Amino acid sequence: MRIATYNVNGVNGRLPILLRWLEEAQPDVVCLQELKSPSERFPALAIAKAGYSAIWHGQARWNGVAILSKVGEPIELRRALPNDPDPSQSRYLEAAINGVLVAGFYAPNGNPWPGPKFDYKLAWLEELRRHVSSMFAAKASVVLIGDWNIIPTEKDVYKPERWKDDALFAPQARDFYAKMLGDGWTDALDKQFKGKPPFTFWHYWRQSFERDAGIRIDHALLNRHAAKRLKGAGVDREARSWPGTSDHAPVWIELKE
DNA sequence: ATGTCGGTGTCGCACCGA
Repeated sequence: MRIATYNVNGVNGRLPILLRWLEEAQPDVVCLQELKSPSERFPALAIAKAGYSAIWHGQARWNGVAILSKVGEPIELRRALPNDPDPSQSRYLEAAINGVLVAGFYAPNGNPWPGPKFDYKLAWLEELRRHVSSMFAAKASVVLIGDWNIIPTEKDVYKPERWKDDALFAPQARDFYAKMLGDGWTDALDKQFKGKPPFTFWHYWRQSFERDAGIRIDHALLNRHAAKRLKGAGVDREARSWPGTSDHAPVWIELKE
């Protein structure tokens, strides 16, 4: 079962890109972020024609998340964190698919740092951690996958000094990620690439992609049960090179049946 | 310090968030 995450940066504006990638990559499950679309304008028909059933939680202008599946309808469990500090922001969807609990989300960016947006980021992440804490030892696979907006370590950024004042690389954000790993969660890409995982995001400007001036902020964390099933993971870098593409590349993991 | 996107409304450019 292949589960992917893709920050599309506008699901309507980049629908051709999304459909091309779905056709080529054929993931079983996809968590989308930054739909930038109200729920009523989510392109459900085009996605259904591509073979995917979907649940989504949109919002005008910003944010917005969805879960797509071609291995059975996603059974929606939650469409927000239980105590989101700002419930008006569409950032979290949780579904059961094929016996796997998939939490797909778009964590707050947090810039500028310090400031109220950064406080919201940390509060949101702590609520995520609290909410999933009881799931780690479950007798079923749990996958926390999406745009975490966290650069976990110095190895995950092209030039650490360029990002030292950014909320994505703030010590508190990195500490949070380390706490998740300390709770036992497995960073699937880091494990699969033996400590040298690829970047997942490159700015549009200054030819960042061409220079590989990227960062790693899209992650899949696995509970104990899912970690035992991990058999593959990757970043679909090529999709980042397509004309009119998102600034993120799709990230995927594969679990044994 | 700079740079580039999509979406939105104050609409045909300027803004916001990223």
